Amino acid sequence: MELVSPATLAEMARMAGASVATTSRDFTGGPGRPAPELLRGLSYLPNAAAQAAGRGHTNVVGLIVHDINDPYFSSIAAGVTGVADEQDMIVTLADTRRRPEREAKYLASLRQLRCRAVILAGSRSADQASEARLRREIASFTAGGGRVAMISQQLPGVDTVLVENSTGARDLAHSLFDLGHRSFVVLAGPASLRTSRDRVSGFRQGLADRGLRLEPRHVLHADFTREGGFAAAMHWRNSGVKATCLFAANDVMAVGAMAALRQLGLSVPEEISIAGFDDILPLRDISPAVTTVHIPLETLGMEAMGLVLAPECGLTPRVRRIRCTVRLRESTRHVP
Amino acid sequence: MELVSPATLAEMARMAGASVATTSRDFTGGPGRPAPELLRGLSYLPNAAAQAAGRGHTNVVGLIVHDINDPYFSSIAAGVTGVADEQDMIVTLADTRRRPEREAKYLASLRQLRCRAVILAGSRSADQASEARLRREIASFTAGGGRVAMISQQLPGVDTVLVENSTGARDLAHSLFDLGHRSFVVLAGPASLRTSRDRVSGFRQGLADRGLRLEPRHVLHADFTREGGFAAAMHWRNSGVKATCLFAANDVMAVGAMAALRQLGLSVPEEISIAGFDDILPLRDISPAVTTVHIPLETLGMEAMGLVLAPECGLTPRVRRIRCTVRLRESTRHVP
DNA sequence: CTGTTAGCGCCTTCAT
DNA sequence: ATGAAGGCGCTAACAG
Repeated sequence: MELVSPATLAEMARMAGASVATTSRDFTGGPGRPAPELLRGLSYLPNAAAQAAGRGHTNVVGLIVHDINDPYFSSIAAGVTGVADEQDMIVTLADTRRRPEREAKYLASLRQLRCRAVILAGSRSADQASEARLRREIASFTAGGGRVAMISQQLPGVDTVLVENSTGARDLAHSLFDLGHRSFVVLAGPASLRTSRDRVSGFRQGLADRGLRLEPRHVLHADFTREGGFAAAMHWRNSGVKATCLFAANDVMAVGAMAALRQLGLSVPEEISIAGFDDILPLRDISPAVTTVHIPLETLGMEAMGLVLAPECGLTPRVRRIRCTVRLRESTRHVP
Repeated sequence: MELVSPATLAEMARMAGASVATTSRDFTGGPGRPAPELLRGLSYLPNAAAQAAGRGHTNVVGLIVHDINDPYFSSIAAGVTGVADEQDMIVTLADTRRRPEREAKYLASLRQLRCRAVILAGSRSADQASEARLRREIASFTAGGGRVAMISQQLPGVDTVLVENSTGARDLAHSLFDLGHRSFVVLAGPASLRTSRDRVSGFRQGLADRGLRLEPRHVLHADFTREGGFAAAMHWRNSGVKATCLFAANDVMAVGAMAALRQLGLSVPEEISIAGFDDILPLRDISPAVTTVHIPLETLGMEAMGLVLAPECGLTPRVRRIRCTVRLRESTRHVP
């Protein structure tokens, strides 16, 4: 029989011949308290739940995403877990499967866990009811001492990592104009998603800067997914609207659209140009290379962790602005 | 002022004019115990940490992956979170960044959390030291009443979702042979990774079935990543070894290899064929379409949840075998 | 079906 | 620096 490791602090205290208090102290090991040899040996781990009960807080941070299988979110998750690891924090992952109403539900679960913080990634929908419920949940959460940060969209009074979608889309419009494009169709996400709206309006503004007007019938709405992009491209083709360049409001839509174009026998960029937004990781293996607006996705997650880990700063919610930069690539090289 | 919701059970009991025990009971709501109207109103949430302290167990399940940004793992994660949601469980995500030694560390964190179960996804490395430590951690974890399941690789005595890598690779070899290919180069992962080894040996067996021998110099080892695939393809080109078809031990390597081939000016499948393994989601947008061996990745995660959620079954570890099916696509159409 | 009591395992004042 | 004692919020075994 080997020396079995104690399961509780009390056991360990008995072994060490000291009180639980002392044992707790030099196990926790404050400043100037080298952990005694005795304890170093055995692989005792304090019960995190009990610690939480005692202390009143945990080292858990929650991450809520729309779809962990979407590279946009998995990159953000990578950023979050990276920082969490450095800070010895634990990440709890919740995947809403793009159902906004789940967000509030998960937030409640995380509140129940007494998470130190929650990060909400992904565009908010403009649905009144679920937004109201979400805001109530956030209020309850912060009332309980938890921190909340949003990624991408902004909610009044909440710390935010704000992606400059509008500016990025505007810059993209300028670049595409400079390449010679004059007629565009936008494959937009759901009209209710802020992110999509900001990108469309930024793009519209960019065109306006060059004296071009984006007609309403040149904006097609669909899901913010590959399937949405596919459907929107098909819809465009059937609509008979003319364009030399399609702008998809995100990369997964752009990729879906390209699949549709290929199926329709339209070659990119010879017959039609296409651009996306996000610069998701798998984009680098799509050919032809897709013009997009780069967002440092992992950084988004890291910055969000920075916000929720930083000490409170009173009542002014902090906003970290993240620049987006246009990446011109092959998919928009020619003007047909 | 609104009626503020109570933060503790005791507060709520006082409001309800009942004892904490009763309040706890009809809040928890056993069978035949409709939650009283009184409680339904306020948005009280029991403190999960305290519940865990009281009950001695949590409803948290840990998921350890190599790289959440890799579509192989993000699909598994999607499967896990999907089931967790149905079962009202919480998922804690740990990302080792492909450093095997982190696995044991995270397992310790999760043990400290007193997770009900842990799922280890991804191939085990054959490194003696870290494997030993991992097995000790697993032993401690199960000794504490926790369940453990592995995905993909097998560890003696641990429940496993076993991917039939060897059989899949063998079938692939047969299919490629039937297409007319006679000379192959395998872009393998690290020699230490079981998954890669199984796929290579299965492929070798498949060729042997047809009377072909896979020479050692036709097997090139590299990282199990896109960069690894890229490097291996470059290495192959420089080696001067002849082949009509490359078999990459997983899809991300295949995709990296395709990038290398493109850079080298070799067209697929006209000049060289290529096949991968996994059928990761983004593969559908790679062109030419990549021949691969399909694994139901989300199912892997769901099955793993099934194993750890199912009641114990004594000492025999369960093994769920997952079939792989060959998907012939454009990238292997021609024999150059 | 209630309420009382005793834990769960840890942390943290408070004296010593 | 150490030990004793109280508390964290909840659950569960025990009586009534």
